Formats: sequence, structure tokens, C-alpha cells
Amino acid sequence: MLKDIIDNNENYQPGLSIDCVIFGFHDNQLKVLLIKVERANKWSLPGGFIPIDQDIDTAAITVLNSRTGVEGVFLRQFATFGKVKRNDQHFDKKTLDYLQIEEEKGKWLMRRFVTIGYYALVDFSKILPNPTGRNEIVEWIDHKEVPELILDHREILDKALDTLRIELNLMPVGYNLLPEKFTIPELQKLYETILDKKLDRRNFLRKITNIGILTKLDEKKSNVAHKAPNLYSFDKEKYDEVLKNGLNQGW
Amino acid sequence: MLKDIIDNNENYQPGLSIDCVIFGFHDNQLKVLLIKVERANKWSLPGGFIPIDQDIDTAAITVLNSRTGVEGVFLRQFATFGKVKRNDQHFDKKTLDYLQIEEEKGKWLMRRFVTIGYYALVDFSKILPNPTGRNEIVEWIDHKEVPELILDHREILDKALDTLRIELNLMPVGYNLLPEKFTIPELQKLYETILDKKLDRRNFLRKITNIGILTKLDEKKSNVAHKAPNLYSFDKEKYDEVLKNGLNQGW
DNA sequence: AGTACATTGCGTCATAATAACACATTAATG
DNA sequence: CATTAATGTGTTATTATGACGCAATGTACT
Repeated sequence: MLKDIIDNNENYQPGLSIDCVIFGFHDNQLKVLLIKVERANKWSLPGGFIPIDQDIDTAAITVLNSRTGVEGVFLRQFATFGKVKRNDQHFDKKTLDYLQIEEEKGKWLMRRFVTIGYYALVDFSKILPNPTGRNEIVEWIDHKEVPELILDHREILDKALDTLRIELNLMPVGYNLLPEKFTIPELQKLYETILDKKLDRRNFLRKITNIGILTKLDEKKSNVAHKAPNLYSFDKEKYDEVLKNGLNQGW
Repeated sequence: MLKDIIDNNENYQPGLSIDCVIFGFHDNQLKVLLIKVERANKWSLPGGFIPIDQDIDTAAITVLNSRTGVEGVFLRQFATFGKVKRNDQHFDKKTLDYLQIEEEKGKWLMRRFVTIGYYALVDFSKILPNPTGRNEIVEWIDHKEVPELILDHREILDKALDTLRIELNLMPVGYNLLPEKFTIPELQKLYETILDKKLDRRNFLRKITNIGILTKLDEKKSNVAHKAPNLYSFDKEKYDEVLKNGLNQGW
């Protein structure tokens, strides 16, 4: 795979890559999709290169799709990372040897790569984390238990989460991270997890319903201990409207 | 200049550039610093390339500094643009001929360039728009009267302004765009110009002073028709604190 | 000198949004 | 059938916001 790209590096945008921070929500926890190539000892964000005949946004969609199998989800560019040292020593001679890449061609990889960060919000339950015929492990990992990552991927992940926190004030976020039917407490847990702080149940309900994007269903969650919470769904039409106009105006 | 870069293109990050949207405020109008190389008929954003031994943020500072002469101002990356067609046909064979660039070397420029957008907020009064020994015209242009720009620079400019509008809710902005001493009405005009809407005088005063970053000076503006408005300055310490903690929390 | 005028500074009031909290309701459990 | 740990609904005090009224100020004009 990598070798293919190197052998045909004239078909790819040089010195530029894409890394995706893919968020999901499960068991009241915010998860991040991470990958590990088999021989490596560190995890990394799913990433890829940019075909010269593809828009960068399209290339990002390809990366996301190849790792999650889903289409049409929330995907957003949030920052570009280009420190000189960011991938220094990553592909050293030893690594190239291991990958059976000729030194001359390997130079393409040993230079500084600038990477464009995208973050995605996906419905955890619809994702099959096992990729199609790749030599790698793909796993959902709790965002609070992310192990050491390669290069500056930790920085990229942190920046993605910061951006998500800020955008939480500009748009309703649950639509992309929750299954079709969900309860208010679940939605609240999602917000609490992203913001990393407790919110008041009563006030949360009022504020979230006042936005006017939720539809109360005639159905209750089953198989729960204690009182069964009501199920809700998003009103897609009104949701899109709010997305367009923005949430908190401020001025 | 450009020829130098092409002749030494191995010293620069390939296929990647930087474009800066430099905002200033003057005569109650939001201005953008644009440049025009002498033979061209369209204006463009000041931009540059990225030395392989420089962080992209550093390269952006260099671009800003070479065009404005100022240092230490507000500069922020806001988006990266990478459509396949974005600079298609820009450097065609004819252009290369004109610039006396060999076709083989010119290929470096004819490929798709991805550009990283930065926007800057600078104190109009401190800028000398005449660059050091460059073959170009540099001018402040009212953001409402920006002429046709090259490539997708119009899109980049619009995106910068959108970002600025959003960030206005997250941070106090005047500090970077106004001279040290200013009046509340001036600050209000700045906000109105950026947001492109009228604000109520009385409510603006209350809201802006409640933030707690303004110091009322014992001085009034002179040489004005009608009642002389009071002068204010920013309390740098509190300003930095607010910048760090954010303005409108939302949740 | 006195008045008109545009603009600033300060204040009021009704309404909306927010934060903090009390209490009744529900369904599984032992 | 009482216990328990949740959810659903309501109340109140406080604060923020939006829409105004009116006096104060300094220049310009007669």
C-alpha cells in the first residue's frame, strides 16, 4: 500500500497528507478511531495521501470511508499542521529498509510532511472498525485513554477536540454522533463528555428542546434499570436550518 | 524573486503556499491589504512559499512581515484550500515564457498548489504598505470594494471574514485593529463593519465595558465635530486573560 | 452671544435566558 | 410492596438582552 504510493509518488500531492480524527460515542464515552500497523508499537490517526487529481476534501472523504465504511457523515477540516520537526526521523533509513523501499524513492517520504487535519462525527453503531484488507488494527479507543501516538498526532487530536468544543456552541452536534432514536440523558452525557463538565439535567432539557430540533417520540427506552426515559429523534429539516443559521449569535 | 524560488525549488515545500488576509481598520471601514504585480490585471492576496526548514506558522509571519513591516501582531491560520482546479491554468506556458522560466522547471509551479490561509489583524496606522524592493503595488482596499482577484483568492478572503465574524464572539478583537487610544464609538463602528449590521449605542457600551478589558482614560478626543467622546485603552493584562478563557461560553 | 444640531453619556423598563433547586413519577429490585 | 435510582415537570431569583428616553457637550451658524 505505502510502497505503491511511493512507487507512483508523482500521482500524489507531494509533502502533504491528511489525518482524520474520527469521533464516536458509545457507553457514555467519547471514542476515537485509532489504527496501528502491525509491527508498530504506537497508535496513530487514520490518514492518507492526496491524489493530484482530487480535491483535498474528497481525499479526506476517501480516508474516512476506507476506515469506517460510512458515507455522508459530518466531516470538517479544522487545522493544518506543518512544523519542521513534526515528522522528523519518522521514515529513517532503517524503516525504509524494512519496507523494502529504495533510498532514492524514499526521499519522497523523509521530507517534512504537512498534514491537513479533518475531524469526523460518526454514529458508533454503524461503523465496522475492521478495514478492507489492510495490514493494520483499527480500534475505538476512549478519548481519555488514548495511548502514546506517533509524530504529533496527539497534538492533532487535542486540537480537534478543542475545535469540537467550540463548535458545540455554534451548532447542534448530537445528530451525527447518536443513533436515530436516543434519550435526553444520553444526549446530555454526550455534551458532558465533550465539554468535560457536569450539566444540570433540568436546565439542559429546557435549553436543548428550546432549540427546536428534537422530536419527542411516543416510545420509551426498554430494558433499563429504573424509570424508562423517553426516546427522541432529530427533526432533520429544522436541524439543517439551525446548522445554516448558527446557534449562538453573541453579538 | 519568483524565478529565484523556482531555480531553487528544492529548498521550498513543494505544492504548498501561504496566503494572508490582512485586515486593517481606517475611516470607519474594514480594509484588506492587496497586492498587484505590475504586469498583472488582477489583484491578489499577499502570499509566499514555505522554506523546507521553516514551520508553516513561521513562513506566514515572514509573509506578513515582508508586506507590512510589523511584527508581533495577531496572526491565525483559518483554513487550507486545495481544490484541484484552484490554480489550474494559472502558470501556463505563456506566463512561463514571459517570466523567462524554463518549461522543465516551470512544472513545479504548474501543478496544483494547496494554500494555507492565515488572517491577520493589524493596526492600520502602523503599517507602511510599500514593500521593500518588490516589483508590486501594495494597497489597502475597502473590503466592500475588493475587485476581482486571481485564482480562488476571493473565496479565501470570504472565508477569512466568516472566521473573523465567528471569532468575534469568542474573543475581543479591537485590540489588534485599533490604535492604542480609541473611543467607544470607533470600537462600535469596527464591530458593525465586521458584522455588517447596526448595533445599539447604549447596549454596545454596556456589553463591551462589562467584559472588563477597557480602561477609561482621562482624556477626550479632540478636533471632532460635536460632543467629544472619551478615549479608552485596552487593559492588556485582562485582555490576555479573556483571550485565554474565551468570551461566550454557551454551555 | 445665542441657538440649532449632531453626537455622546447615562439611565430605565420589559422581556428573555440562565442557574439553582424542590418535588412528583416511574419501573426494576429484593 | 417498600426501596432505589433514575426521569419528568415546575418555581424562583438572578442576570443578560433589546428597545427606548433624555440630558450633556462642543461645533457651526445666524
